[in-house]
Amino acid sequence: MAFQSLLDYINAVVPLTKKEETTLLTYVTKRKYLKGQFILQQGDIAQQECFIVSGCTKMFHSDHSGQEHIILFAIENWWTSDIGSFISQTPADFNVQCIEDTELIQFSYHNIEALFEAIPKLERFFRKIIEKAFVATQKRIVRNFSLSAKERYVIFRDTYPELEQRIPQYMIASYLGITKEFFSKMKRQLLKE
Amino acid sequence: MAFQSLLDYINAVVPLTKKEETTLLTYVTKRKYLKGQFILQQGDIAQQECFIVSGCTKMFHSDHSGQEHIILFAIENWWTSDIGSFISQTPADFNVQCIEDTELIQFSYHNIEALFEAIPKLERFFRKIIEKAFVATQKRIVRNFSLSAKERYVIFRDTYPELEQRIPQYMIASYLGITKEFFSKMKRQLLKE
DNA sequence: AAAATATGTTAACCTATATTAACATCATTT
DNA sequence: AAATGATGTTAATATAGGTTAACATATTTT
Repeated sequence: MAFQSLLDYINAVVPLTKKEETTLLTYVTKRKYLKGQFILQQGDIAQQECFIVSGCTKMFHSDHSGQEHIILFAIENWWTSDIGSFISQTPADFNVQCIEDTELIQFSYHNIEALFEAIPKLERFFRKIIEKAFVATQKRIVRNFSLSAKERYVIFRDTYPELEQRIPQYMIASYLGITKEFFSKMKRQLLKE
Repeated sequence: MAFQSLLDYINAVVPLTKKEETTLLTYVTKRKYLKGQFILQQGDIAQQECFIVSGCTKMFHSDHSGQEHIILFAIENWWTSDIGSFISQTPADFNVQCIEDTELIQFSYHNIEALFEAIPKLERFFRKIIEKAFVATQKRIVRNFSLSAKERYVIFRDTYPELEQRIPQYMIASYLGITKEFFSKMKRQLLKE
């Protein structure tokens, strides 16, 4: 069942007892969204952190001229949320929208402190997954500074081969920080090489 | 004394008992570096996470053509380290170098697990500071995508007015992801407006 | 199956920022 | 105080990537 993938994921980082597993499940909820639906909208306050059981989402910022900038995709066994909004309960900078029908498990702000009281080792679990996410974003900043769009694309393709199959190219362009037109031109150049 | 700034900083997030404070101090070490010295070099494995008591550091990546890309400055009451290298004990992507004489307090990889056993609430402390750092880097990625260099500079200046006084401009240019020459041109344009 | 919508390509032209190189100024060392 | 090194400026030229607009091809919806 759907909760098993979450338990497997957590157990790989901090092993839980059966009792803790049962307790944990009383704190979370399962939810399904359809392709196109928003899990979070910019300006709203994030009430949930989401673990994705199946499907695919994008997190993006809409700038003053209406352009979308994708900063994160998430598929099975990944997490998504505007963490800044969640932890300080302030308006979100980001939208989270489903690009496939998506099933996910939600951790809610209203009871996450109680969950940490109930299962203190989850504090360590969340520390570790945030550490990994932080390292990934820091590396992305450097790559955006030091590499060309073409080099960043090759790294993206090699790092997330599954994603390239599931996601429209104009979204990959947005994730790379370039326009879809330039992305198209770039790929043609790559083929010629 | 120097350790007090660390204790104050931690107590603001997770209040410690006197006993815990004493315990904590047996796990950390104070160290001084001179301007120009490296706290960590790219390729080495980070053994420490550092809390800065006084002074100023830059963390940067040297790319294949030898160019420096600064991804973080740190002054009093900030943290610095290559977290990716520290948590997985792999070669660092970043250098950390002092741009002023710097005094700092080090948390070592070899005893940080023991420290978490001794004072479990530090797990929460580190989770919270990493969360904040993560949010900051994610916002930086969006700004790099959606704003011009001029807009990013104005935000930098407004967010860290102390930093602009202490740090040479060519390093601020590097932090913004532009060349020092373009930074110079940009500032002249800003004055004219 | 036609219409509508979403996705992808191409090409002409444009702009923000990089590169190179020369020079200016300031701080530190001898 | 001269010399050295670190920092900052200017200007000419170059380029990665953006913009606009038209068209092409899938994929859904009716």
